[in-house]
Amino acid sequence: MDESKDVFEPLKTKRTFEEVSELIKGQIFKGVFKPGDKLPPEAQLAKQFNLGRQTIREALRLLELSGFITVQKGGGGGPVIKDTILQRIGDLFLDSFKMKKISLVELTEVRADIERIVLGYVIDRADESDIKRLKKNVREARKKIDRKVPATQENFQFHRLLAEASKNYLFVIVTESIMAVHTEILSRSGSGLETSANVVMYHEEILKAIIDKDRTEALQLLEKHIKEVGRRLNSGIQSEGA
Amino acid sequence: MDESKDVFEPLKTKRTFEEVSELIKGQIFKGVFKPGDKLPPEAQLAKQFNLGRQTIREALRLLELSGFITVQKGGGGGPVIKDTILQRIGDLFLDSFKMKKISLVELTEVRADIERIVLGYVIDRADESDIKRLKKNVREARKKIDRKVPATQENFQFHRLLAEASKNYLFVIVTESIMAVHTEILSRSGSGLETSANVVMYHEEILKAIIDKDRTEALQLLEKHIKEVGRRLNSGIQSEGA
DNA sequence: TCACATTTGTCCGTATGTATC
DNA sequence: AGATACATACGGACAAATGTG
Repeated sequence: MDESKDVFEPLKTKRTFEEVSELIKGQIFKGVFKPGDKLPPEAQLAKQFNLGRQTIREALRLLELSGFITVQKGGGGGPVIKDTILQRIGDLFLDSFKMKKISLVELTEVRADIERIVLGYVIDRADESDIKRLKKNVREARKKIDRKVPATQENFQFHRLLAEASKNYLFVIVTESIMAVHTEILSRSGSGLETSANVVMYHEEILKAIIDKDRTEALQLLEKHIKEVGRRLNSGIQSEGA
Repeated sequence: MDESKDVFEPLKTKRTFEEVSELIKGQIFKGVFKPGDKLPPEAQLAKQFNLGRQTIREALRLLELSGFITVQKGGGGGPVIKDTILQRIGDLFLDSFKMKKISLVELTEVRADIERIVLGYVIDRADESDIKRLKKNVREARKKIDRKVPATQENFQFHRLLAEASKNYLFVIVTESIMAVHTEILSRSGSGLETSANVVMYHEEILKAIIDKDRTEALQLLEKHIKEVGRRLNSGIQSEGA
């Protein structure tokens, strides 16, 4: 029970494959490996670290699921540095939803709150290239609607673009994560043309208010927009890219 | 090039260990396995699925990193169902910070925005047990300060309790994730007694305003509190559990 | 205290599937 | 079409850790 003389840390707390993962992560943080670079194949890594291939494989699994690499099989394949952290966070949010730790109501509430804040920053900070991307987005969404095709993808994209225009990457992460769950829900319930068209109309008006830097109008539109979407979600009818 | 007759989906898109992971996840979602339950040991799982042990191990790595299980060595050990999704999301945020995808300024900005919203909900929704926990928290923090000990842990806990009192678990996730990064930063820079004492004072006052349901006062205090912390962070001096 | 059973961690060798050239 | 390179997966073995009698 006497721990007063535990001055020595255990030499090996982590498992070997965890240490390997950390080492490679470290090199990525330092910029030694950059996105697009290829890591040596398993066999070679095993030699370099003087470890078995199984250990290397499990280390690669960690890196894969932590969003640092992807793995391709076949000749010329192998582990490649690629940043997929955003998808990973989205996946975990989705798991939280499936575990019923998050409800649709909670999700919608936070989304509304975040959107309000983001919109404020967008009006202050959006530059010309942001506006250009947003314009292009609603233009293409409108085109689809005119051709009687739901613009689901574009309507989600609109909110990603808004988050980016806030110039705070954390908003991109949170927005993307919440939308990962909404996308999953929609993929089950489907989405109608009418709803999609309605959403596009709101996006057009909100963008107009952003360009005019009319904060009051933008927030009012958003409020109405969100309430409408919330009503649709609650009544179990299909909604979309709100 | 003609894909018009590709009516058949490929039978096996995912890797075997991914399918195993999904299957086990499914059982957890369905409630067949609950937190605390023990999964069969690797060897037995290998038999049941009629797969090699290596495949099972990689599936367990996925489950581990997705926050569904923990694994213990030795007799009576093995894979145990345990929800660690929150830590996993926090880890990914930390990685995003280390990859310089998030800056300290961005982090502080979002934290301030979220705290404001949370505080509003807390005043509306906090029940007696929430208040009790918050009171206990500041009481213990004060005790530490009186004993000239920094109350770092308690000061972070205060914000987690606030998020919980908002009755929206998403706020808990986001708050916890942001604090995971802040904790890491503090672990490097250290934290002073003076700063800690100052934070505790603010927490006491904010809690008082919450109990009085004085929204204006609470938000004003929070504003001042956050600004002060932001100043400390920016000037590179140690800060804490803001 | 000590021996034992259990279970993960790690290694090696081998075979198979698959993508690239 | 064939050769090459690589991940994927199998089986057997031993080491290390941990709880139990």
